[in-house]
Amino acid sequence: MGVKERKERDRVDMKELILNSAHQLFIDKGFDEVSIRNIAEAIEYSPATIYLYFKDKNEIFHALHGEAFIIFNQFVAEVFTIKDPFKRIIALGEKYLEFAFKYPKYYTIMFIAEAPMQCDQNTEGWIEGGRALDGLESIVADCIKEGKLKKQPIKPMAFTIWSYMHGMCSLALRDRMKHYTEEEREGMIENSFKIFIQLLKNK
Amino acid sequence: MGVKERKERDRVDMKELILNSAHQLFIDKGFDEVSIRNIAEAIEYSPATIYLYFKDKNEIFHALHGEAFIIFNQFVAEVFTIKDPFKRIIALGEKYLEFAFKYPKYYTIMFIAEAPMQCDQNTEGWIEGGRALDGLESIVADCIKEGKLKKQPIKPMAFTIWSYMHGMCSLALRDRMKHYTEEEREGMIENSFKIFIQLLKNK
DNA sequence: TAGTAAACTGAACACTGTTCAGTACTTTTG
DNA sequence: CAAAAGTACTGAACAGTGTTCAGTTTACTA
Repeated sequence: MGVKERKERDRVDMKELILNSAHQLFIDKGFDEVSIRNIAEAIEYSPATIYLYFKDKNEIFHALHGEAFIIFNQFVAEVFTIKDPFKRIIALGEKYLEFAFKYPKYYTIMFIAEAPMQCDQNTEGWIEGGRALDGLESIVADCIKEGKLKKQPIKPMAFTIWSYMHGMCSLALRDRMKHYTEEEREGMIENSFKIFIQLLKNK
Repeated sequence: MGVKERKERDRVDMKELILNSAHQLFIDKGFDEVSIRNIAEAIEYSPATIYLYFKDKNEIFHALHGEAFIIFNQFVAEVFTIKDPFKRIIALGEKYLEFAFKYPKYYTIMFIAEAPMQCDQNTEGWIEGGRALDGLESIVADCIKEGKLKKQPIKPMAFTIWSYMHGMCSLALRDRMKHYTEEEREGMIENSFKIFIQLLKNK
């Protein structure tokens, strides 16, 4: 009598179907531009059905938000094999930039999009988000331990680096670099990144 | 025969009336949450009338965007009287932070909100935006001149500082600091800012 | 097979930005 | 001064949004 079990499986499958569809649409349109009706149409169900599996559009947002963090962590995973912690932090920065411009929609939902952020903090996605920050902090700690970075409290130091990286990415993604000429804009992020690395270096 | 002149004045007045109303609503609700109908209702005109004075909601966005930059420049103006350029840059950073948290809706429209940014780049607001960046770059130039900052290309250096400041503000305003505990969050920005100043200092 | 429970949907509600035909008022002209 | 022309304004509509719910269809149980 595995009916209940199968029903549960069906429910999970349906959630996944909805999420996959949302995911797909979201990648080329962006969250705000994807409607519940779009998703419903794509999976050939009525819009009302979506609401049997997700409380509201926000719950879908949070699911995609979590997904994005999982993808992000996979994307940057390789840098953690680098021995030298300072090289590791540079590589993480480069990967961060690469991710932001390769997956702008994901980046947006992770760090820019406005949405009720208060939600169950025990979801896989949320934990994965914490993991990303932990990763950065661990590298910072290693750098300080090896004297590559000036001794500083780890969390604010990591936050400083994150803020800088995020600042660049979000200014670029939200098109706030129009004051620079085309040529200036070209190398601006690259040049700035080099400067920031120099600032970080414990001279 | 000042009819044409009066009509022109009336037109400007009406634009201002709409903008003032939009401004007001916008400050406590935020741009996306203010509808054309809201604005129309506030000034006791039909929604269609708004479209006789503004092409679309985006044109109103850009008007407010410009307004915000004017307010911003007034807000930070006093720091430019500070003699020592390094103190000046610290003061500008502090003012920037203060502005972001005092006028979050303005900050959002200036730097975070998604909206077609391509528009007439000769509007007062746009010029005012450039002025803000010029101000930062002039301070950076002064710092380098006096050896307070390591010799670096000015524009990328200024962009680095801006990115960092904006990163913090936007992470905070968009509620992406939930991974920190309440206590951590309290002093995070302040502590980070101190660290960043230390990083900047030409040792 | 009848009855119950779960899954699903059509239609509606209250919104949104935007357009346009038509009305009301103002100015110019004969 | 009256008619014509021009301007200012609006009601109603269109196509879309997130969301809800009564009612139907389908699946499972007794």
